[in-house]
Amino acid sequence: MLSEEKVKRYLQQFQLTLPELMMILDTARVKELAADEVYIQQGSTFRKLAYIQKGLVRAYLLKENGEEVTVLLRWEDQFFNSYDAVFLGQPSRFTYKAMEPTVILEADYDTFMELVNSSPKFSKAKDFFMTRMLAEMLQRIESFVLLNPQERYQKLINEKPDIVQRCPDKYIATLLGITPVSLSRIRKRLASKGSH
Amino acid sequence: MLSEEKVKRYLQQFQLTLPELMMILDTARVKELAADEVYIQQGSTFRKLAYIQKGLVRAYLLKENGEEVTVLLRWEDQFFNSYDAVFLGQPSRFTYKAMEPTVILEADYDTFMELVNSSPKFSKAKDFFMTRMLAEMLQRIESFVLLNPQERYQKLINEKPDIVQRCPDKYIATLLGITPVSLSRIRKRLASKGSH
DNA sequence: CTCATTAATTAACTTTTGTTAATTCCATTA
DNA sequence: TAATGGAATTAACAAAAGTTAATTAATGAG
Repeated sequence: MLSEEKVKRYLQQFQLTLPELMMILDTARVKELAADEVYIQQGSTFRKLAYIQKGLVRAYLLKENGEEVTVLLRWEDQFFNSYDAVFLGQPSRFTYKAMEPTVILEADYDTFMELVNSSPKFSKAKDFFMTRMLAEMLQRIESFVLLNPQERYQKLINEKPDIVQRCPDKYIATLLGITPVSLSRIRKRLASKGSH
Repeated sequence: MLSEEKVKRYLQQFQLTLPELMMILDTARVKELAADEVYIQQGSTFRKLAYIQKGLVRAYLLKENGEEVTVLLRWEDQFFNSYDAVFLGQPSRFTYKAMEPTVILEADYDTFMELVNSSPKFSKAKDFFMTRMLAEMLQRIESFVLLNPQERYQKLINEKPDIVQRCPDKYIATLLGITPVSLSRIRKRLASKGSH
């Protein structure tokens, strides 16, 4: 299920013993998603915490004009949760959908938090988790404030080169805050610059 | 120091008793900043947690070309911390500076977290705090993905109308991910549209 | 009150993006 | 293999943003 290497990494990162990790994992269950299968439907109030073992998940919402806008892309070894339900206590405005065959380890957020609050040892792990989320979000905000669309695209393919093979450009475009047409032009500009 | 009304609000929000709140406040101290006074210098490794009682704080960084970019604006009744030091364990890339006479309630982040981890009661309060930060950051990310510069500006003055009197436009511009010249044009467009 | 400084606006021009639509490319299936 | 449908690219044009510099407005110090 989890590779030995990954288990080791998590024990170290979260500062947990193997039995403690097992207690956490016991609250979770594996969910397999086919490509294009919806994981969390818009409107859902489920409070879920998810770890992606394999695959790619896209969170998107519909603008008034009916256009889909990608708010989040998460891939293997990353965590995510149903933001609206967990953070804002409201029905999810987003739909979370697998972009390819995906294996998720999911837990009920409240059950998980209860366990995690039961011991200072777990509490530390939770801190680590939330802090990491905050750091990631801050970096995303920074990329919008500091970089132009082209630089944001370069940053993304730098951090996750295979994303372009795995995710249609139109979803990447809206994730970067631009239109698919504009992303296509950026790719063209980069290709011509890179070659000469 | 804190108005009775605010104390009540926090006791309710954080689900704490008055003595518990007092324990937390005992780890904090008041810091008064003059207009333009630096609160946290770029490069600082202090891990600070701050609550603004009164005033306005701007976090900014310098791009390679020497330009200042505003990453964050926080005002009265808001929390913030030294992000890099706290989230990433690295020296702050940002400078935090008061924009006007400001009163801050500050705590050492680690001392605060220690206290807060000492009891499940506090732990809940910490959760509330971190969750609220995450929600705010997510909403900021959404505004970049969903809105164009003009809409982002309108959203900001909607949420905090007096920000335009209290903060020079050039700082607001970079906060929104645009240039001061562009913000000036947006203001002009809005003025002409609003009048007819 | 005047001068000096900084912010904001405007102008002129270039670059980029948005928008809409047509075209090409690619993968899937009949 | 041909047909189909969606994604990506391209085109053409309008709108917006970046850049640099000049001008105007506002602020604060002397």
